[in-house]
Amino acid sequence: MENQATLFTRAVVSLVRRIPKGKVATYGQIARLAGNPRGARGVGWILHSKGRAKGLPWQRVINRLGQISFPPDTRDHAIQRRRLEAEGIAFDRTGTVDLKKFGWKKTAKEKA
DNA sequence: GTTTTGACAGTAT
DNA sequence: AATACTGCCAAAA
Repeated sequence: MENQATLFTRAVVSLVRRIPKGKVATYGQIARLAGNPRGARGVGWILHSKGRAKGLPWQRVINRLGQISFPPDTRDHAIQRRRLEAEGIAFDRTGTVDLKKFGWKKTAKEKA
């Protein structure tokens, strides 16, 4: 059987890929659905490392604060913000997204 | 093979 | 209520 760790990565990728347009999910949300409530970090690096290479919508995944983690000076940050805005995500003056409105809600109840 | 880093979250003080 | 420390997973050096 495959290593669970690999499954975790795959689970994260699958979940991120299932995030509907106009919605954003937090690392904790994904991590929990992936089966690792404490693996929020794991979600982050996967999206940046593998996710980017896989062409995943890592842009829809942000931290629990509703903000993009890396500094606004980074190019990826600008790209992500631009993409989210293009999908209908509203950013606050400080670059914060209202998770209460755009927070992905696992609509189909797809239990992990 | 071991050590350090990394796009966070949760709990404790 | 706010701040700090710890915990977790996986990958790269």
